[in-house]
Amino acid sequence: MPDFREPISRGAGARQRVLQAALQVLHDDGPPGFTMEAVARRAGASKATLYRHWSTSGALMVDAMDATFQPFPVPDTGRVETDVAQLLNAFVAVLEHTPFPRLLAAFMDAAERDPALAELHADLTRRRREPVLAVLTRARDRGQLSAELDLELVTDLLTAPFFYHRFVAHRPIPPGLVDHVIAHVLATGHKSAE
Amino acid sequence: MPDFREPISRGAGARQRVLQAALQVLHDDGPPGFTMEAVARRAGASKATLYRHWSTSGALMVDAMDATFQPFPVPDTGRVETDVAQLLNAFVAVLEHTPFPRLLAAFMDAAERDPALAELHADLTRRRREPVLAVLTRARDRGQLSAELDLELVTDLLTAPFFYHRFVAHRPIPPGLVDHVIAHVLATGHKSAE
DNA sequence: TAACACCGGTACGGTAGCGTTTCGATGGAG
DNA sequence: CTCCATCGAAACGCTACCGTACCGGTGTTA
Repeated sequence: MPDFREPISRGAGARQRVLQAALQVLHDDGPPGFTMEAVARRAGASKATLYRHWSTSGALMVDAMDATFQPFPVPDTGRVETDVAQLLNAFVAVLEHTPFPRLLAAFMDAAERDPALAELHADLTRRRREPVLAVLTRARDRGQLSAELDLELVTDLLTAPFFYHRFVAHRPIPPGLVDHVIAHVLATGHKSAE
Repeated sequence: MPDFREPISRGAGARQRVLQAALQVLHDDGPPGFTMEAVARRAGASKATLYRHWSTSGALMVDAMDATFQPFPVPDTGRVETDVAQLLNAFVAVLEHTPFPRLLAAFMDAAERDPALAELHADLTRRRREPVLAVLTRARDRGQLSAELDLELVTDLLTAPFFYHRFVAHRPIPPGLVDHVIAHVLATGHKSAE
């Protein structure tokens, strides 16, 4: 019985190399430099190979960005503040010491003009929020947070400032920001503080 | 006595037209389409004219974005919440019903790769924050907010979620978000609530 | 080992932007 | 009215990317 799925070994090898190269090009040269030629060159691949897998550079960008996602493990230290701090500190580290933010900036712009990219970006963001939401939900179930809290809103308030500092204010993230944000945002919802 | 400043009438006319066209091109086509040729075409100007004023497309983008800034008037209704709500609602309207966000997305990406653009962006953001900061400072001086509050942090928490929803989560801004954010963020600092 | 799907390399004509130059028109200043 | 800086238009050679096509080599599979 024939296997109609795409072969794994050979095809996937080139495919992975191309996706990796696509991320590098997007990081180094941004949307203006993101061309099929440039990606093929960087990947040591043929343009024909690229067009075999992706009909447009936009489709390639979607697949490349989709491959970047890696979930943070959900911590459980017993205190909500500590759990959230751990997640946010990890995220700040990614924002400051990895190529991810430059990639994300290019992607945010591209998503403004391509609905497919916007949809993928929305999905990636939803997945990125999950660990924070999980920590908050667990805390609420344990009675550590008020049941009336809108956890989605709290997640917004906890994470948004770091995007804001990095991409909008274009300033380095102050050392104490994580703790200050947590202190202010979680001050309201604490069961013990009511 | 000769006037060594640039003449106003003729020179400034073309200059303004070019800046306007630059914004349109950046909005419609994004960074990849932002070329000297495209801007000149849209402005009905000659490439020579563009190169006379701006040596690179990056320099042109800086001037064009700088021309977009228009400060919000500082409201004074008597209540902090109402003042902030007025500013945030105006901002949400800009995010949802003007070409500004698409422009900003392109600019955020470009700023990742050009320090001059990053510096300008930081400055524009600082100016955009000022009305909110002014409202909060006045409220504190009037004794309506706790003196211990970090007003910069509060401004972050108040404004960041809207950028986040628009550019990161890529979702429409929920109708009640302005009020919910204000309620949660200003709940802590209220003098009357302490 | 033989067949085959996939791959990298190369070349193609076509299009577009680059940065510069030249020219004639135009409109404001003295 | 005259002068002259500025402007729009056009053309220049150059480079880069587009999308497609064909080739010979190579690893996988039967």
